[in-house]
Parts: sequence; C-alpha cells; structure tokens
Amino acid sequence: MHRSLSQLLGEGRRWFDDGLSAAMEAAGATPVSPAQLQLFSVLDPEGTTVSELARRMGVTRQTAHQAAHGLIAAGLLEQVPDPGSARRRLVRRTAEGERAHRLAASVLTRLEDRLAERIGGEAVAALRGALEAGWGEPPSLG
Amino acid sequence: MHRSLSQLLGEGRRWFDDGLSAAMEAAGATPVSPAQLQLFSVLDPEGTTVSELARRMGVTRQTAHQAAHGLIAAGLLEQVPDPGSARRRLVRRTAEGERAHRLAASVLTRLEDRLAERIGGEAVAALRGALEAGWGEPPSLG
DNA sequence: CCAATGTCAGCATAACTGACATCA
DNA sequence: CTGATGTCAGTTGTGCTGACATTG
Repeated sequence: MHRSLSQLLGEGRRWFDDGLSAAMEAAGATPVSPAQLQLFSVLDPEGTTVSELARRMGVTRQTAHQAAHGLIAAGLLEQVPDPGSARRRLVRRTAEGERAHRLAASVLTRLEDRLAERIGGEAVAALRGALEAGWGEPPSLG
Repeated sequence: MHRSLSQLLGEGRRWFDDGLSAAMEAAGATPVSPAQLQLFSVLDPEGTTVSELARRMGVTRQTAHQAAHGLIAAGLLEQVPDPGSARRRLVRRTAEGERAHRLAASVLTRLEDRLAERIGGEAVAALRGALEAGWGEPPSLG
C-alpha cells in the first residue's frame, strides 16, 4: 500500500514526541509540550520579544503569545521589560527553564541515536539531510 | 544550529498539508482535513467499522468516530448496517467521497514529484525509505 | 498619523477521558 | 455476564482571526 509522505512524516514526528514526553515525565521534570519545546528552541539566551518568537516559529503573534504564557505560568520563562524600548517585553528562560531545555535537548539527541541503532546511521543522516534541504513554498497545483 | 528531527518532521508534514489544502480548495472540492484524509487512506472499499478504523489510525474509538462523523456530514461517507452483525455499522465512501479521495491522492503524488524536482529524487526516495523502515516503539529513556 | 507590539476574546480542529446503552 | 461496539459529553492543546490599546 502506498502511504502518503504526509502520513509518514506525521508518524515520525509522533514517535519523537511520544518518546520525549515519556522521558520528561520519567525524569520528573516539568512537562513541556511539543509546541512549547519549539518555542524554547528558537529562544535566545538574552531574551526575545513575542513577535520575534512568532516570526521564528512561523506562527502568528497570538499563538506565540499563548505558548509563552503557558511556559511563564509553568515557571520556565519570565518576562522582563526591554531596556531599549518601553513597548517591548523580552521573554527569557528562568533557571528551571534552562534545566528543562537542556534535558529535552539531551533526550531528543538520545532518541535520534536510538533511531540510528534501529534503522541505520546512514538512513537517519539521509532523513535529516532531506528534511534540512530547502523545500521552498508548497507549490500551488492547478 | 541543530534543529530537532521532531521539528523538521513537523515542518515537512506541514509542507504537504498546506499544499494539499490549497490544491483541494483550488479544485473546488469538498475540503478534507489531514486527519480526515488519513481516515480515507485506511478505509477499505467494502466498508469498515469505526472501531477498526480507530485501530488502524492509532487513535481512540471516539476520535475516529468524530472524524468519520465529520465526513458523513460532508457527504463523503455513509453508514450502513453490517449484514453480519446487528451491533456493527460499516462506514464506506459515497460516490463523492470516492472522487475526493482520488483527487487528494493525486495531489499528494504530484507534491512528492515537485519535491523531488527541488531536492532530488534520491533524497525523496531516502526520505521515504527511512520513514517506512520499522522504527518500533519509542524507547523509554531512563 | 503609521506601524509594530502585546494582549484579550472567540473560533476551529483533533486529540483525549469518562460514561453509558446495545448486543454477540 | 463479559466484552466489543457505537455514541454522547466534556476537556485539553494548538493553531487561527478579529479587535484594541500602547508607543516609537
């Protein structure tokens, strides 16, 4: 049977997300959802505005705001005024946020290693290579 | 910067789903969401029970029920009693559902072809190969 | 005034759990 | 009775759009 790449990609993503959630829970860490993890990964250490986060994540300002708010409520992020501009507020990690981020990154690396043990290192490298190549915009098919 | 495979997989999936939605809309077809498309792809022509669909999709009975209900409301699926058992109800495609399914499948194939033009046929083949290899269960990392 | 920013409110989708009736 | 099935109801997470105040 010919399964679509869309489906296969979704399954792969779920494999990683399930493994990550399980490991975070097992470690007793503050649970971080996939969307929140993505926010972490585009955050720079000095702090970033919500609008900038939204651009990097490829979502709307409002969506980024919501994700950031959840992490602030969980104590992993904090908001500080931008010294350079009064209308901006910078979002940055708390100490606990830093720990959670490092744990998550470590888990994802180990998951990738385990995957390489199962399907082969070249396969994982090829997977990563294909995904990192510039796909451009989805074509509009008449 | 090392982006996680989880993120890369999610972006790839979104590329396909966005392209599919745009093409379906452009064709004036009944809009089918990604989840609904997945349901279509696990449906066999003779009809399938909701519980069986759920097992094949890897979601709960209730989730599959909800997706099926949306497609029934849209006129793409219909429910018929199972001649073999009174407590089962089979779900199957209507004529319009058949058309929508074929259109979606064709669009996905063309998207894969376009992707091959952009990143190379071998890259797409490697991508598909890595995703179709058995990944097994996500490991539980202590 | 204009544009960027942050925020609130509301809506859609897709997953989940819980509960319950039906029936082989 | 038990277990599988179908269904309804509620909740959560994640995205969207619209609207509005603030401020450089």
